[in-house]
Amino acid sequence: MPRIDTAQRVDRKAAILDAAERCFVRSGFHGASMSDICGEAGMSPGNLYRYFPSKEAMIEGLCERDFAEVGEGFSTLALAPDIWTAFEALARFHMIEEPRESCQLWVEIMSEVARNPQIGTLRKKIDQFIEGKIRFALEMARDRGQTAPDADLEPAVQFLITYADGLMLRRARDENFDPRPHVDLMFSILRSMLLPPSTPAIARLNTP
Amino acid sequence: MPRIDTAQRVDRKAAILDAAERCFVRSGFHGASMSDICGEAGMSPGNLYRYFPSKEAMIEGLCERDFAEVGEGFSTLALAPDIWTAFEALARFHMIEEPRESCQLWVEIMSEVARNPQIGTLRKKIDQFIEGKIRFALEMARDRGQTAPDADLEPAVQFLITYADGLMLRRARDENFDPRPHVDLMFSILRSMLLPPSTPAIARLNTP
DNA sequence: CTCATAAAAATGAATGTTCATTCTCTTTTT
DNA sequence: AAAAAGAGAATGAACATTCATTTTTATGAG
Repeated sequence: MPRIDTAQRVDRKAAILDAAERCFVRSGFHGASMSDICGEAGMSPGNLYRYFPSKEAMIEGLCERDFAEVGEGFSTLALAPDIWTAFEALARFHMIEEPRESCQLWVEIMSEVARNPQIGTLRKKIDQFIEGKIRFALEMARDRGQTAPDADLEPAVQFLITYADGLMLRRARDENFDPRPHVDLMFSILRSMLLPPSTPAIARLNTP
Repeated sequence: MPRIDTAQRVDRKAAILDAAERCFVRSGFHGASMSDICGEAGMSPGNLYRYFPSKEAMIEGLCERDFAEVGEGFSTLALAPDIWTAFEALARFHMIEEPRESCQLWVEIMSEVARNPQIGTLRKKIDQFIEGKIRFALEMARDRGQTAPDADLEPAVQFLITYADGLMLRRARDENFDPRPHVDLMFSILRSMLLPPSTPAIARLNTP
């Protein structure tokens, strides 16, 4: 008499979310049909509904997962020995290594945030979490002498958040957008904000 | 025997787009139904279809109008006597005076861009247009001695585009986001990129 | 001025399709 | 053999669009 295999169930849910993610990127949350998702997941609707009670629940599950993945990268940021290196690695990961589809999903989620209060609440939490982690990381950097001692951190925090969002939006909408020089520019500007004025100014941007 | 009044027809179409815009911001392009739009426009479906042949056409019409409005602001940028003032006015207009709903619509459009080739083509055009106008405005500023003579313009162009997109995305997703200090920060950074190093560095950001 | 008239504007019910979800049944697993 | 996994047809609501019909409006003949 078989009992439910929890681990296998979690894997299956993840695979369904993967399939749903592909559909949502292709057609949007409201443009993709459950039938599309069933096809992509190789699964009948009857069976899919054993894992998620509704389409809404799938969207929320996907947002939750996406937020958790993003949050994870920031959680250990301040612990790294060299914060600049850790920061750059994190930015490179999110903006360059991750496929463009991640950015498209991000923008899709952001446009859903105002419509779905459930997702809105999740968004608020992750935004505050990330902002706090960035602020803490910069404070650590300053305490360790890795920035100018009197560096004003708050503008740098806000700059990073805004600029990263801008890069996500640009990459999502333009298939030819190469994020690499733009990440370099982001850190050039960040350095000019945080390092003593003696250090060389904004580096050049290699525009294609 | 009445003939068609073209001007009145254009007004009517604009009013329909206004109503549609409200619905699309509220529910998204694919979440809003034609019935919603008819209700918002105070118009029966049969009549609405005399002005737009399909929902798709309405979405395209709305994008086209939005792009045209944005483009208009940039078209005369380089002609202004003081480019810094003109730039700041334009940024304040788009980021502060315009309601948050504009930002939400912008994000909605950006997430539609990859799905609808028609809109994708429009997006490419307006992006290139804006980028060209910003570049030209900065060149004019440099020629007039309003920037450092050896200022590297390209990073500044890219910074402005990315940062403005970031502000749009943040304002769209967060109802409590106050764009004003962030626009100030944007121009502080821009000045630090374009003015000689003698001029005072990044201004403080008033965070609430 | 007025009224007949035909074009244009507008209506709202009808249509056919698509969609999310459910239900019944079969297959697999232990 | 019983519980879980899975399939796929069925259901009812919602949707974009169309159609038959009525109302409004501008015009020019009387």
